Amino acid sequence: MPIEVVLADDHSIVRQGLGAIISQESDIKVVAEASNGEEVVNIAKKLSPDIFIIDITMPILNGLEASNRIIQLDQNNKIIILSMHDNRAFIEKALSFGIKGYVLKDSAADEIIQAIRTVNKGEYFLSPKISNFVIQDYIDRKGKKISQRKIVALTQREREILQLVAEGHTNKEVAAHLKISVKTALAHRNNIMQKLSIHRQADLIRYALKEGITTI
Amino acid sequence: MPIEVVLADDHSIVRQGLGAIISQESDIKVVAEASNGEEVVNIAKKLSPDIFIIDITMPILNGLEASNRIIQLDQNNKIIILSMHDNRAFIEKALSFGIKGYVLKDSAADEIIQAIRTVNKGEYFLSPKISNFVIQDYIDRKGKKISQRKIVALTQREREILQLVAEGHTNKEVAAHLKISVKTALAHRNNIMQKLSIHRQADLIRYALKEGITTI
DNA sequence: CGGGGAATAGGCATTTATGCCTATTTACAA
DNA sequence: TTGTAAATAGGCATAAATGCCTATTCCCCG
Repeated sequence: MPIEVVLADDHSIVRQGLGAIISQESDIKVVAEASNGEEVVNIAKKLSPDIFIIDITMPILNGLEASNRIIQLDQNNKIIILSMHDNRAFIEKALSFGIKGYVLKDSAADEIIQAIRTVNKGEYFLSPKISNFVIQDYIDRKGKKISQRKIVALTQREREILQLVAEGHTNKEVAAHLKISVKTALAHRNNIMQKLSIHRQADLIRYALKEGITTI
Repeated sequence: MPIEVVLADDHSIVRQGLGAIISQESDIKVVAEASNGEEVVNIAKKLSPDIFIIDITMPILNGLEASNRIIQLDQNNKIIILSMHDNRAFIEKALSFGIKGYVLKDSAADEIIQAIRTVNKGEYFLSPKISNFVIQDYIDRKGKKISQRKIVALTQREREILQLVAEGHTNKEVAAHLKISVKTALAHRNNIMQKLSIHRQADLIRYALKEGITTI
């Protein structure tokens, strides 16, 4: 019997395109589709497909949150994330949630097929571009067991400041809004930039948007 | 003989998915693919397909810019824009460029097929959601013929500068890249900001991202 | 032919941002 | 309890951005 998959992507054309790619394989079958995170969670409550293929950027409930809930419903649910970004934080989060596959949208179509078959066997599948740095990360950890690689993690306050900055506020405004000194706002901002190795406002904004800290 | 189409989308999976959808139609054939704006313009210089299907958000040269150049190469080139956004400014710009079709990514797959066939016949095709407000706009114009609504339109050069700025380049770098004086780059930038009533870099970047002038 | 937009370039003043420092308080963990 | 991170705040110097001007050249449209 074929591998049953559920597709979740907010863009119908992308969904149907994926469906068309998958339909060319006789051993894989699309049993349901969803156009947002909530929908796919509801599907997970009713059906038990072999694989969920979930786009990361979706309205109502994003792909990662939806995946988290689906895995909480049943630890055995297998999810492949489809993403535009080879974003480290996303991938770390996805893996920590128990997601089994992470495929970049700019990879070849047969990669998603390969991902489905691999994850269905209970193994992990990451797009090569990603697996490279996951492996590199592993090597780095082994290499320097003392100086614990600093995971780029912003504090709550830093994310708050970053959001305001990315929304177009000056340091002065951020300070006023949070009722702190401009120097403090600046200090936070500098810490953020140092942590992220970012040196320009433009990149800061792009980072915030990429990370979903704020939206356009 | 089949309708020859060229696909341009930076995400390989999306491109192949579209290809799969199109391949199911016997009267349509994909003759070339491109993964960025520059590529599709180069294809346009060599081939003469019936239709170009171009995603709006692409690196190097975005879909609208690429479309503009392709139409400048030959007024008879027919382009269908694929877009995530039902953004008014986008659509106005697209139509003013001479683009014949505008399909939203969240519409059904057969809509793109329909669009291909319609545009190939020399007619316009817009996703229903869009055509609705284009018609509404027409009605509105009829209503108040005096207060000509000012269309915010950036020039070719301005969009070029904006894209570089939004990609995180300083004015100095933009100037160096375009081999113009820093003062010129600044002048363009100031013009852009004035046209858009934008007063901050952050908002400039957000605007560029929103408009698909550059991507995250 | 004349007017106007677009692209080019510059001056000058002010505000913001960036980089590199120090320092205190609080709170939580080793 | 000792130290480490987070949040607070400041000084000082340089770089970049913003605002408000002028001016020239080119090219297209009426």
